[in-house]
Amino acid sequence: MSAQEAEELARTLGALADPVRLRLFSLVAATHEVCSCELEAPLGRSQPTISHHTKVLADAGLIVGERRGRWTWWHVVPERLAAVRSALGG
Amino acid sequence: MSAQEAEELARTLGALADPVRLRLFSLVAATHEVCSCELEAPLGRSQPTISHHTKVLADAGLIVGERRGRWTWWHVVPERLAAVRSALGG
DNA sequence: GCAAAGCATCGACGTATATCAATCTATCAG
DNA sequence: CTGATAGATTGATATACGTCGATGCTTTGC
Repeated sequence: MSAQEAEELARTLGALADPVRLRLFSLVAATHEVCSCELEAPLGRSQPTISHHTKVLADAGLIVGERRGRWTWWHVVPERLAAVRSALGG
Repeated sequence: MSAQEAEELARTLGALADPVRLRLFSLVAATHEVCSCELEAPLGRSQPTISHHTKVLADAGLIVGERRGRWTWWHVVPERLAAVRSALGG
């Protein structure tokens, strides 16, 4: 594995290597589409913290946010998660 | 996903979310058995740093070290990696 | 236009992590 | 026993990260 490949994969895994982000991702995956405002309560984190975590996951390509009016609706990118699993030895 | 499950999975993913550890793991997996002294050169890190990273991966259950004489021989735990991939695909 | 709602950004704070030099422990060769 | 080697541990340092309060931006509703 090249240093560049490792750097890239490590960044993606790092996006998932946080308990709050794992549960956030799980919530988005379970409901297929959620707005940020619905994530604060179940995760017990402030609005800026939720915004931070959604950004990290989005930058990693694991979720995508669609802006509709005042709300941002999040949904998962299953191909991206599959790519991570594949890179881990699939 | 429960907070406890997320904490556990995050810790394991965190062990893999580092470029040096990913390449280290890749080297161990490729050669089936490697001693620590053979890892410093290809990874370009000092001996204490290599020792630190092998410990992190071992604590996560991803590799196992067997002490034979002066050398510690490392090999991967494929079931552990499979469990991680499974947890990501559930 | 104005106020409220949803979300992003900034600044700050505490903690965790990656790294190395120095040191310690254990093992082997002579 | 002595010197050398493999590896672990400690201490120090720089950087990254999670978190929140305060603030800014954009859209909605009146």
